[in-house]
Amino acid sequence: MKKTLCCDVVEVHPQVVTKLKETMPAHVQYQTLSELFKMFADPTRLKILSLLFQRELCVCDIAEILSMTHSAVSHQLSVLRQNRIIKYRREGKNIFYSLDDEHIQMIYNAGMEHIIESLHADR
Amino acid sequence: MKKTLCCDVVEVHPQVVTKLKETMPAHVQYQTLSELFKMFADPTRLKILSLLFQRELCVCDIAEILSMTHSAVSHQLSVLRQNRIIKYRREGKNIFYSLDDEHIQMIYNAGMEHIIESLHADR
DNA sequence: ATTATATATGAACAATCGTTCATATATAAC
DNA sequence: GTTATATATGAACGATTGTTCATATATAAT
Repeated sequence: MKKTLCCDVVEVHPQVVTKLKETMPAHVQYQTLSELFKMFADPTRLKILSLLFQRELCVCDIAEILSMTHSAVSHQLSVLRQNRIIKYRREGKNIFYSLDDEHIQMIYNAGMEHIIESLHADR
Repeated sequence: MKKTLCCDVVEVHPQVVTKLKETMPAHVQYQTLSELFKMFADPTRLKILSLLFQRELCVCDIAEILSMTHSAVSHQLSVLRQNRIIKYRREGKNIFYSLDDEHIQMIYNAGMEHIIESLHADR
């Protein structure tokens, strides 16, 4: 059994290509998944998430801690909210943000483990 | 004990803000982590990774399966390679790509679980 | 009512990203 | 050597993204 599907059209193994093509999830699923990971692909949003892992916070707490404008923080929270990463509750003038579900921290941790291990491997 | 750091400067709890600021990892760590997640933030790269979970493959196999140009695939492989997501070995004319370490599939799976569970929650 | 505070949002901008096209390199076969 | 095949790479392009500025909404206090 050949290990490659190979590159010259004449020698392609059509059944292997076909099988891999057929067993692939639909494009929309990759699209959805990429949009989820996009939420983690920005240092500011990662900082916000890592704060929310510890406690619920309102916009201006986060702005103060990260030394950012309220507007910039609010925009990022809006993006995270629209992608169901975080949820919020209003309490008078304040709106408190917190994580929407526990998968978020799992994804974050899996990524963090990878970069920590990479650092060690570098030496 | 108040639940919020609050928003009016006069009422801020400086010690909580200071504590959260101090316990935060350095910016460069969030930068590195965001660059890792950026690799997963594109549907084409996710497709390529999901193929490499199953077997090592060369450029034109992937191009054939995904119905993409060799160039487009090669560029994405180059990005993944430079970010140590995948490795390669040459065998004659062909270059075979495979995953560099097992964390990659963990991150992918954690993300996939999230979107699958989200779908169920939608009903 | 008015004023102040907390947050949200729209528009504009520079920066980054993914793809395409054209070209270059590297191995294999002749 | 030449030719063919597999892959890589540089430049250019349009698309997307994150931030900033200005403005709007919503609640609370007066």
